[in-house]
Amino acid sequence: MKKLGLSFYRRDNVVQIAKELLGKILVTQWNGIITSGRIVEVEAYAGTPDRASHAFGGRRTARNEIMYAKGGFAYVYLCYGIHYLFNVVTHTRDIPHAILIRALEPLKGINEMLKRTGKEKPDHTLTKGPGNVSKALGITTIHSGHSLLSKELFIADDGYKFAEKEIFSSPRIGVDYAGKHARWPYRFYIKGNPFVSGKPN
DNA sequence: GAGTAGATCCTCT
DNA sequence: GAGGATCTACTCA
Repeated sequence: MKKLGLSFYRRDNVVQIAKELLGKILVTQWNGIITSGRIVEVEAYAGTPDRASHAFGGRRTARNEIMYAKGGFAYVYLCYGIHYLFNVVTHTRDIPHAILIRALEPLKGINEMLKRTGKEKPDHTLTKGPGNVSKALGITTIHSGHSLLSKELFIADDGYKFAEKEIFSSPRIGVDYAGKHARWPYRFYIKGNPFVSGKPN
């Protein structure tokens, strides 16, 4: 299992990177407690031309500043006052590309995830949907701007790959306000995986 | 099974 | 002062 390096994040094709993240392993290690899961659902946010992105039209605020940094950092923000959403920043300085991690298949630290989410036993809702992913892995806005090359937070490759035919795409979720951009097929997921959000697929 | 409302708070206008 | 890259529980059927 090897940690993904800067060369993975600092490429220009955010959609391609999003697809490649499927099957990789997201790991957090806060205070020595490891939790991890295999990525099965992602969404790409393609910078300033993308109306669904926080960086649309070059909007640059204290909250999304990290999106304009070089690839390889985490962008975390609070949504609906309740849920933390975890994104991977890609590409280079001043190009605000990001990839939202929407679902994982839990691997390590499942007991800890249960504790964090207040659930009794593991089921397919544990890391289904971006709000639950952050909750199970203990990610909050204090981790926004954190390096993805650190030992507390990183993405690893254990050699596992989903077959091309298992990977499906669709419009992104919850971005209807974005007009025609809302229909861009920038969501990628593993067909039939129980942790993928939305209706059974 | 499908549809809907409520939670809840930070960020930007 | 409004609204959001969501989730859950509850209703009705």
